[in-house]
Amino acid sequence: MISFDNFKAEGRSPVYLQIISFVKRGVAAGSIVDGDELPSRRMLSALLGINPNTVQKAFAQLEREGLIWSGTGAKSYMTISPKRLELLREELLRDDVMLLISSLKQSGISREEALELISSNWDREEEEDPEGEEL
Amino acid sequence: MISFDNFKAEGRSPVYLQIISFVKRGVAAGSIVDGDELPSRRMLSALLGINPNTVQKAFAQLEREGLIWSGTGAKSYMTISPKRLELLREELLRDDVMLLISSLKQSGISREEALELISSNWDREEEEDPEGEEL
DNA sequence: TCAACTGTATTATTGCACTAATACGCTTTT
DNA sequence: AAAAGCGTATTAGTGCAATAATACAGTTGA
Repeated sequence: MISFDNFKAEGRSPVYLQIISFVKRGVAAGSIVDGDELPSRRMLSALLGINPNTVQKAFAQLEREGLIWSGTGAKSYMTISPKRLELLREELLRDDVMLLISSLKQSGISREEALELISSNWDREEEEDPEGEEL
Repeated sequence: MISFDNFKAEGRSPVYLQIISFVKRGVAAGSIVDGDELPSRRMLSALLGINPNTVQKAFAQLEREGLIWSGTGAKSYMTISPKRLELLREELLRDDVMLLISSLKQSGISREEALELISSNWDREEEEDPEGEEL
């Protein structure tokens, strides 16, 4: 059974997209594998404190993308081919990296400065300050 | 006069937040300096193809944060103290880097792999595929 | 069998980002 | 002074994310 214990909705992105992203990252990281059973829509919505329809929206899209198998009345399972896994990894990493590079470039720093920033901040603890930008 | 030629709204973030971010990044990068004149709400909205109220919402928040001076009937100008500039730089860079690190860690890759990814993708050209994740 | 679950579907409502159309009063320019 | 441009404010409407309350049909386990 796939665990959503580490899932925490945050940021401005719609929750259903965050669920999709959480599952995909789990797949890419190997913590979610082919054949894994998913929690039911109702169970997960209760666990996350959100509406069942929001979970359904996420799962439905994952099913449309071929990562989930669902049937009326039956439990849902992950269906991940090796090729699909490889593509997923590439997509996620590429998106992350390009997003950062785009931001850093806009801030006018060099590649070397960027590398130093990543390296020195890697083991930094997560802090609060969820929104920020005031004053 | 501050140029918004390189501004392009994209992603799921509200447009007014993207405008705020664009201005702040310009300040951090040095392309926007203290005393610079801002385009009028109407001009900019026409240029960006968005509603004047959306620009106003962005400028109003920047004024609340003390980065912009506005007066009824008058043009608007940037007001950036050296200290404010320094704080802004730190904030933006920190946010960018922590965002990426959080994502990459979730994808289960190491610090060394992360550094290699940044380095090898730095000079990569921006591509299309704005949404993605299909199939 | 039958109760308890499952996925799926429908309709209504709320909140927010954004658009749209004005209006008012001030500043600047001629 | 007068026109043009400015910041500011108000009101209304749209689209989407999310909530809420059901309902129905299929699967599963006691």
